[in-house]
Amino acid sequence: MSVTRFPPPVNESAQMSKTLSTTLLKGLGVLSAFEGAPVLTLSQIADRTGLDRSTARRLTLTLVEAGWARQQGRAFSLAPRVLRPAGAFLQAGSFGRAVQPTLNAHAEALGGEISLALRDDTVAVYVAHSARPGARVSLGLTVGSTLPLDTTAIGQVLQGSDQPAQVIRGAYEAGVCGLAVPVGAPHAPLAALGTTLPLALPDLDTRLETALAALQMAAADLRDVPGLASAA
Amino acid sequence: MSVTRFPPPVNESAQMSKTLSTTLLKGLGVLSAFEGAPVLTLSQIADRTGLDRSTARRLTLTLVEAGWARQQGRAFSLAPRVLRPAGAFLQAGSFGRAVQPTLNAHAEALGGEISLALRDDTVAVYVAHSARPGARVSLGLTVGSTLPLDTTAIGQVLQGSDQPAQVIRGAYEAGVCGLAVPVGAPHAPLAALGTTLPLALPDLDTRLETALAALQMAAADLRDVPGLASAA
DNA sequence: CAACAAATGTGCGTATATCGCACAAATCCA
DNA sequence: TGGATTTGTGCGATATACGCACATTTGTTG
Repeated sequence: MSVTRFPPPVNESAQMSKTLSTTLLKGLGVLSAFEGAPVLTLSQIADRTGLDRSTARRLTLTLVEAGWARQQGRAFSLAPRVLRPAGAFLQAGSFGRAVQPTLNAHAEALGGEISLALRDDTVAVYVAHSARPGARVSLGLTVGSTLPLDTTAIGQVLQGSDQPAQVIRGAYEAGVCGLAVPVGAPHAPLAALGTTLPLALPDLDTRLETALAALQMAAADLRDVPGLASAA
Repeated sequence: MSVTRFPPPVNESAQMSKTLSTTLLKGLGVLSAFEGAPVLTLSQIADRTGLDRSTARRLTLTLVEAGWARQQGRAFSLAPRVLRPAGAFLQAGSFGRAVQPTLNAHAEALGGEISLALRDDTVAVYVAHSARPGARVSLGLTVGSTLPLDTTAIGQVLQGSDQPAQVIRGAYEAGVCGLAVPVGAPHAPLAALGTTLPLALPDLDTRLETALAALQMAAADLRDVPGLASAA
């Protein structure tokens, strides 16, 4: 049935500016088709991208040749190669050297996990997680995971909500509430820091207070990280 | 299809096979140019990719238009968009839901950090880290960071070294030794698990023993993770 | 500050890479 | 087994991408 088409507009009709490469656009569309379905056949790729099967085939085989995708029979999937641009991006933002240690330090103080997300168009993209061994792994979020902007605390903060912080109770994931603060100016945040707390906690309000304070301290620390400003 | 074609699909060294898209290949080249230099001008991109400046411009602007790159004046850099294919890849391999908790658990038992890497062509690519707060962040490695195959323990294991494990003392990073084991068959590993220990430890040999045991237990656990086999 | 050098932005004619049809093979179902 | 669906591929027409050449901006040096 109708699955959301992926390269929404590889604009056929609209005047493609003379300076843009339609072929590259389509190729990126093929790459994007794997967001939401880990393994695809050529026909499925053609469907999702709206490309002719023949075109989808040529572009997909090109991705395989370049090492960005894998082919196993008729099944295509992404290759580890796609991690490298991500690594380059993270390197540029000092995420490994500066951001991660900061998150870890504050997560320990907070007694919970902290996540950092950037906005990408219409979604929030996870960039880093503090790592507390034994922490509940709710949704299995990883670097590059996306979340909706509207129904998550971290998403609302990224939209530039006027509030200095956002608390959403059970909207995205049942049984927990999300708490998030902006990094940088609240109306035009560079990024957002978030954490979650079980709704069942007896002293929830108190915990929210302390978590909020911890997040805001972390946000203050992150503002000075070189590269983060340009990454966001 | 059954008709044997005369020019066997020999890899075209000089001539581009008719089924490959040269434009997409060039566009991916532009993306790759940012691995190793976070911010580039159009001329630098043209230099690094070997493309005509005009072509580099068109392709780069296309990446910007598609949201994969950012432009600030004459400076171009990657956008958070590049994290999303990485996220899709990690999702497919169950890295968030299954691999990460496994690493965390064993890292706690080990008392050190554990990293998981996959091979991508001529390099090792970091895919996941256990997260121990307070752990020394030596090189600021992130998801997507690359390491050479030859001079690292994890790289040698990925090359299918005959040894069940590899220990490299101070080759890649001074003052520490790297220890790695394969996930899956040693001669054709799916992935590699690694850790590092300071060379200065008084009881280094003992620590290596216990670390090795921990890594091998972790490797055993990972072998059954669904999706990992196809990801590697 | 002027004059030069280097880097950058852009238009355009041409070659050709890309498109997508149409047909052939293979695969799947009942 | 037969037909229906999915998949693989050759080929001509045409839109696409190329890269030169020129115009413009930036920066360097005497």
